[in-house]
Amino acid sequence: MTEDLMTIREMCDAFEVTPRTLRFYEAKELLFPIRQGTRRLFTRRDRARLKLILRGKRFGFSLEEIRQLLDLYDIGDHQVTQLSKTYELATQRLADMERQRAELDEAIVELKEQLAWGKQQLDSLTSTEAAQ
Amino acid sequence: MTEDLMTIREMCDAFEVTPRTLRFYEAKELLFPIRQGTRRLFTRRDRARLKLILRGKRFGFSLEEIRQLLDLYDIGDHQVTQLSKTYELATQRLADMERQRAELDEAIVELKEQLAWGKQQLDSLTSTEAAQ
DNA sequence: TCACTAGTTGACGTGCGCGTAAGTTAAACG
DNA sequence: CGTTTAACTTACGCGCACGTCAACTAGTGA
Repeated sequence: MTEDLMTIREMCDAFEVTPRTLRFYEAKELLFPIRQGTRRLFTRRDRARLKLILRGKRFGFSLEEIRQLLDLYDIGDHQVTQLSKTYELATQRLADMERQRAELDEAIVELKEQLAWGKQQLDSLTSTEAAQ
Repeated sequence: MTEDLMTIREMCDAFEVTPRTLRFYEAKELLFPIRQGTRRLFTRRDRARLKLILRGKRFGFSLEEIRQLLDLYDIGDHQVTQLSKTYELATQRLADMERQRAELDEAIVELKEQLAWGKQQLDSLTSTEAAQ
């Protein structure tokens, strides 16, 4: 029965990252693999966090920002003061993300327009060439 | 009558960037200010490009990716081969952005759930404190 | 004319997010 | 038992996107 724990290699294969990356994230306190002697064993929690880390990166968040966001998942460990600070942070982050989505929507529309225009140009150029 | 041209300082104030940033973007061929002697004068075109550059950055694109995207706006300068390559690039980029938007939507939903849960925890903790 | 201001060109420095050896250790296999 | 294999630590390197001097220049106002 394969335990709920994964070696660094299994993690790398599962998430398409390098060992260096996982060790780096541990050093930055984004992951907390347990140790079997010297070797790292990654838990279910580490995998959940890594998934969120990679997503956060795709959104352009820094690792430090991601680290703070991840703390929302570890609420039990915190005092009320810290918790409410984290709550505020997450609320702001949500607002950021919704703003980002609105902007992304706008950018998509504009890019589509450009594409339509570009296609027209392309068509007219190739038909001109054919005529020569 | 203030010309359609802006000094580097006016640009910096308008877009909240540093002079260094604008010179850097010029060096990377993202902007093409004209020269009055040694000084840079930024055109309407530069401003349009800078707006897109800053937006692209917020989406996590690298300056090199942004440079290639910007070329879509300068289609007249290119050969057909180059144009169709640019067109393909933009099409792919659009797909990327739509994927990113879908993921962002999902992340927003999840973050909202976490927030609701966090709020509950926060409420129960503070009411417990009040009871003590 | 002299000082001041705004802008310029190098050139080196910095923080982030890892990549990449180099050398060590520990478990596993024949 | 030696040896391969996988993982480990330490540490320097690198590309990106600028920051930060230093030294120079070109107009501007008193």
